[in-house]
Amino acid sequence: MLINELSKLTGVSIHTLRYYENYGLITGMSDDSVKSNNYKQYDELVAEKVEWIVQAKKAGFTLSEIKKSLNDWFSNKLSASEKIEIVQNKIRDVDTKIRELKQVRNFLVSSLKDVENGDC
Amino acid sequence: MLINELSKLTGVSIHTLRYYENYGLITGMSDDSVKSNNYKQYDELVAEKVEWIVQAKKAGFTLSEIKKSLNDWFSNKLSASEKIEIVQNKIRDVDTKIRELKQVRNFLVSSLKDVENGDC
DNA sequence: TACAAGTATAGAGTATACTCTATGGTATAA
DNA sequence: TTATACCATAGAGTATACTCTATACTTGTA
Repeated sequence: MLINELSKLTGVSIHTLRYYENYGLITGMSDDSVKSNNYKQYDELVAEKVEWIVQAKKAGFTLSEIKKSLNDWFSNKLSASEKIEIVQNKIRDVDTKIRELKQVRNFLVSSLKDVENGDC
Repeated sequence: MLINELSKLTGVSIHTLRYYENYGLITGMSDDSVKSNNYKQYDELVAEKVEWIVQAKKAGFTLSEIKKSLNDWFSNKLSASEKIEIVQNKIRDVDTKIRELKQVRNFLVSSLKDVENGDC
């Protein structure tokens, strides 16, 4: 698919997709058999990557962190045990973020109780 | 306390505290009875605000969002029911973020299982 | 064949949140 | 009184992550 379709499929703007490509997060392939242009083709794998980028950003990871994970993950240079370690580390990162959010939530709930009891 | 002590107490740099003060998140009080300087005093309430800013930032809220909540919260212009609504909204925001993180976590766990089963 | 719409690269501009530098005044111990 | 360790304001610089503009080529439809 062309960049326009990738954009529609993922909900990420063409500008941002190009930014991600420059940044090294995704890569489109120019079809060498076509001489008249160098339009880039993006496959399902790229779409998956983009969706993962969107999720990871929601989780509060920076593009730099995401780049490292994506490259490690799709490099095919890692053994199964190395991949397992990477994913386990990511899960720990996410768990930390969830714990922090729960702290914030507890604080909010206790504030709510204070207000309800007229304590402030 | 002076800014130096506030910084040590909260672990937030003096530069950043001044940035927060300019941004309108916190306010120090110059003691008018002291004519020789205009050093600003920060009390326990300010320290609490700073700690709340740090937590809220971890939760992924922007300074703009945090400013609004802090100002609403400490304005004393709100009724109890208005405060309850604000906190309930914040709790919903945090719950949304937690849900998103759990989605990411589930994706990671399923990736982990794939690797463990040799499916990729 | 004209032209709207899509593609490419390069680079400028923007928003957020710091982070640092310059400059100058103040406090306090040796 | 002098050194150094604070304090203040103003403004410049930086990193991240876009977002937009300029320019030029390509494709597909009327």
